[in-house]
Amino acid sequence: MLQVAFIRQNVDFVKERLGVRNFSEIGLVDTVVSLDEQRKKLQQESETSQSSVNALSKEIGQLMAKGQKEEAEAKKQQVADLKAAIGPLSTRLAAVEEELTTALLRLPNLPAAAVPRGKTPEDNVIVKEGGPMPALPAGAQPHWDLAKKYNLIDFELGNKLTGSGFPVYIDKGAKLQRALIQYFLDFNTAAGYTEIEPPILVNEASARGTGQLPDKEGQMYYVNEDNLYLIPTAEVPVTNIYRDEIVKETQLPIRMTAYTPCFRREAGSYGKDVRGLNRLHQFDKVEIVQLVDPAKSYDVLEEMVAHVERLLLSLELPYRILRLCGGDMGFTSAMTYDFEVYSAAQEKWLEVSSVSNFESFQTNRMKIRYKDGGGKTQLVHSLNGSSLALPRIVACLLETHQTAEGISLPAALHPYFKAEKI
RNA sequence: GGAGGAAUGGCAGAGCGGUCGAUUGCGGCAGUCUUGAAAACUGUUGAAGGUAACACUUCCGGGGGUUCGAAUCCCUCUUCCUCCGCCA
Repeated sequence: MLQVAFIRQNVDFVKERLGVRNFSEIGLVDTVVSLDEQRKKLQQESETSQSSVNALSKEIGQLMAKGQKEEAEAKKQQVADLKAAIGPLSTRLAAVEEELTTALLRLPNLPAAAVPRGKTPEDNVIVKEGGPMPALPAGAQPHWDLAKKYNLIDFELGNKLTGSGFPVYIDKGAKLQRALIQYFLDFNTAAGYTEIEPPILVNEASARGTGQLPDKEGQMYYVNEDNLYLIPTAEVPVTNIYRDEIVKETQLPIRMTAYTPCFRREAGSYGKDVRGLNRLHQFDKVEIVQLVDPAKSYDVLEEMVAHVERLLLSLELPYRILRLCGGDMGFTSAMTYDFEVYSAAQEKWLEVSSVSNFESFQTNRMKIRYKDGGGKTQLVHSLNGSSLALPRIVACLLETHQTAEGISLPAALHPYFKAEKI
């Protein structure tokens, strides 16, 4: 959520930035400013009256102590009159505040200066391509066929147990998942991230904190009985660890990594895009999250991108890094890099990581602050990224490294998989 | 699931319905002393809104109520502790 004070002072800039996203409800900015003015006015009025009430109450106490009943009664009447006036004022104030919050929640984050203009994924900028492009042998197979051939994943069994989008990993398929998770976590903790195992169900406040609520409840599985949401990403519980906290400057940067299953309803997706491991309702992911000094957040963003890139390189997969254009960025992000790996058999790029700087958009909602050198309390910046989402990595691993003698795994995985081949 | 008890500032822990944003201790910060450090001593130290700066308003787990006035009384929810039951 953007800060009202910032909007108030930078109306034109805010509108210009939202334009980079092709945000259609630019009028909301003026709405926010006008509601904020109303809020201030109403608040001042009611607080002035409240101040008089407080003073009179104090006087009444003193009069009662002296036994001056009549004077006290007269003041009581004054208080009653004031309170009668405050009543409707505070009702209106509450209504205006609620409208203001609702409007604010609908404003997406402002794209950073370096974010390219654009509407669709075609407008994303390819920053870098790397990794060896595979020269696949004749008869190369897509991952869903390979998964079947080597008995790694049973999609039909998942249909039976749960429904489509819930694959069952079996034998070496299950072992590969475990090896990847372990490898990713080790890779992250070696870089200074603290490992976290969070709950995978979160309450409403947490879902609101990272921006899943309001409006995106349809994308999350919801447990009605307990009013809890299955997490769509570890970002939600992990970032919320510091919700409503004021940390010391010396604690920054806070760096955390977590493996969790992730759950996404993704209603309305059909066809070849959801074939095999391309898009699932439940998948495994290792996430990295950082809370940092605002002045350093863009350096940290680059550092995180470099970190994820090193991880991908070690898997010996063809990849590319995109800087997302305004129109393709998530609601809460100020700048996002996507990582894609090349699925040779499908001849298409698959997103496996998204690394974003949210600046103070999430931390303003969550009230994650720190005391700077001058003793001033201010919001930290939050960032996160996947390192990595497993299914598409598995898809690409199988396809890229397939040989006539089996799947030959990259060296980095040997110690974890305890074998060089599937 | 059942029965009791509790929830106060970073932590610990006071607080009679009025002068309490809240005694005190620890911790933090600054200073005195010291070559430096420790100890000791002195001062300082919650957040949000608001203001040019003050003033002022709100916050003692959340929500509601009683009262001229609530951290203090009542209702309710949540969480924690103790005991019982169940249980990976």
